[in-house]
Amino acid sequence: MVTRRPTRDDVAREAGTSSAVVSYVINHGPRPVSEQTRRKVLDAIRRTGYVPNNIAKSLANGTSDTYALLVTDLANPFLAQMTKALEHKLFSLGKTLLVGDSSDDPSRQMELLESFQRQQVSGLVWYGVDQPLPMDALETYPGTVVMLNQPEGQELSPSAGRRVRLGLDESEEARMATAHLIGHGYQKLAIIAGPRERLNSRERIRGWKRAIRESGLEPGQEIFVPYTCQGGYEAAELVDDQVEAVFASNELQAMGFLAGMAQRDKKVPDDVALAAMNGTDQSAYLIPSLTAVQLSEDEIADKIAKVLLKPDGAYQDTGDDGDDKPGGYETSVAPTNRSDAPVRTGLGTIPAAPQLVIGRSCGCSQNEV
Amino acid sequence: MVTRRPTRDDVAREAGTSSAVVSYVINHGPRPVSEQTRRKVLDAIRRTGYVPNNIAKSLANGTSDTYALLVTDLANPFLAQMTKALEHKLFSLGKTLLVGDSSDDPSRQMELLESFQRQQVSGLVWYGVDQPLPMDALETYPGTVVMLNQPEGQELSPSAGRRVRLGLDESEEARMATAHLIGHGYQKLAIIAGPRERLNSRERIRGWKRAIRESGLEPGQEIFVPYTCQGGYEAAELVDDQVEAVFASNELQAMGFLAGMAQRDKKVPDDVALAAMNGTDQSAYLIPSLTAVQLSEDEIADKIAKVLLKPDGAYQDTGDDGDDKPGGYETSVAPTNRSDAPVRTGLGTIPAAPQLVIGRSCGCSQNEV
DNA sequence: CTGAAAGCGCTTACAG
DNA sequence: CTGAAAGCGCTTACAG
Repeated sequence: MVTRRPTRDDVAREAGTSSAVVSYVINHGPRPVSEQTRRKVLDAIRRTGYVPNNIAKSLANGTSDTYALLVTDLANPFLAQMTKALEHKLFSLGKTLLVGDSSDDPSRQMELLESFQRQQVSGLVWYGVDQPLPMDALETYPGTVVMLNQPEGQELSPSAGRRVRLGLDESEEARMATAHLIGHGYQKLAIIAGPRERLNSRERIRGWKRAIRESGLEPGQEIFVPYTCQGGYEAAELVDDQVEAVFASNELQAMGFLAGMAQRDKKVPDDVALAAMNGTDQSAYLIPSLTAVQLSEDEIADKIAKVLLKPDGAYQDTGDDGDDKPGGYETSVAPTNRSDAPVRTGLGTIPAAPQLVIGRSCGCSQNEV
Repeated sequence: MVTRRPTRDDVAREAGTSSAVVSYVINHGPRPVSEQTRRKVLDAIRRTGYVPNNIAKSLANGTSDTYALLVTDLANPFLAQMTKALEHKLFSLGKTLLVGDSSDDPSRQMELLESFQRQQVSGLVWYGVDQPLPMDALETYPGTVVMLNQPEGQELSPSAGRRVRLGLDESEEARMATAHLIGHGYQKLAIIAGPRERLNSRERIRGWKRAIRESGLEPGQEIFVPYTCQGGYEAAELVDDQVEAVFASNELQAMGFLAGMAQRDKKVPDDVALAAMNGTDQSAYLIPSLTAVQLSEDEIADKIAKVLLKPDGAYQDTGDDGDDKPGGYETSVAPTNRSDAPVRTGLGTIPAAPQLVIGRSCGCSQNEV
């Protein structure tokens, strides 16, 4: 009785066949196996309690079935939801998920990137620190890369990553939320942004400004605080008295802002209205419930998985939408015959379909939830 | 110019040495390398852009440096924090983390368990669905196992998992929070428990009851709802009018309960006081701020890592505490000489040091935050 | 201090 | 339909 875990050879011996056959049975191919032998093998597997060694399999195949998710903060509800959704999706496909939390530290992010590379992940989903975006690293990264955020001015060279994809449009989400506030008639608008030096702070400011300009108004106060509850709480102290409505760059900030306002006996939305982006299921349970642009994490996870697993990394929306946005993706690619060589640049956008979920924080429906 | 990723052999060729030497350099052993050769190798690594293949390394070593975390809900703030803390800790040790979200589904949990086993994880951290606890699976699981929760009546057979550890004492956390409420003078106490059939719901009920009995009071209403915001929200409808104080089994429930009370124009703590367990950084930003028993995720992660990485899986607290609880762990083990064979059962408890963090929801300090 | 070679547990042409 | 054997990229005794 050996104490070490049984290998494929043990199973083969037990079944009285070769180990190749065991492989064929386990993998349903690539060679056929007679029903009788198959049964013997299956039986031997059960008797030995054999569990395949995926490490060895990966080495032999030259490709692993694990993927990596690298985000800035696993404790951020939106990213936590995203992680959960992606884990579920990958699990349903028999894949496994490695996670990394960069905590907004660029060097940590780089180390994580390399660590995943050493682990031979087949693909990477990235929500990044953006100080100097490690574009070169991402462009040359082995395997498919899906970038969830990608600030303006940090475009990928189309030549480079033939497997790189772009993702969410954060400025558009900011615009949507802000436009809704403006629809209420508020004129003096402030933004709770992230740290001043971060590019994705500016990205959201950009969307906020766009909404304001489109309505002929003037942008108001910009408050730079961390993307945390504490940041939002501080923003409540910093916000000018004449501000009528505030856009928060994420749910944690909104949460902290609400707490800060309550602490100062200010009413939301009566004294100041509030809307945010990247809301989650929790938004409905804040006090007052939070109006926020939300993304469907499950939907995004589905789309990510589609890109990640497609062998050539090409993204194609199988949905029915096609012209919801001007100047769409894939437009520059002529309809070449599919049977051709994969001469695509591979760049593409995953449309994310942000949706405004109404709560009471903006001043809508004072009556019901 | 080859397009495939460079291997150790490529580096060796480039450096004009054998591949063994490259290994020695990379791994700082196990054989010494002359400074000169070392430099040549390092140079070759840089020139080729070589990144070691950890998959191959794992296969050769027979042990991987990835660990798995399996929880019931990654979107639960406490578990999200736990995930983050563990990721950080493992990263600092050069290890990598696989995550699984069972979503309280026992069969999903089992599949995840096997999937991790196929990935050859060196250890598993488990916060589990507990319907029928898969004790056998956990006891025979290859590698070290750390169980974060472990309901009463589901003890491990001491003979079995010589590498299995027990974790948090959830009933004690429930007791602490409830005892604090009682200290305020509340007499009619309700509990927002998890789903009726789950063992860890009962675990928390047990602690809640203990606190009540210890004060000579009678347990009051038990409300069974999911461990979610929605669950807590529903609890606000279900709670009896005469209840003076409520203990919530987790932060999400507390959050939902607060929203539900606000919706019904009931004041917390004036109409009903509230305290919870497994609070997080978010607790301070609820309205009113939540009094909750909290665990230090970082501290727990440190301890977990200690167990996970210790070769023989033995747990030893290096801290200065030793007799904070009666009938401690490791007591049955006579002080055998360390140089002996590892004849230990391996069972042990990681003390988690729950701490009560005071907010305003319980009725303390109505003045300040 | 350095190198040739076997072995980790799989997969998969290739030959029966 | 089945099996012997090479190969995936490492590690590490074992000889020099």
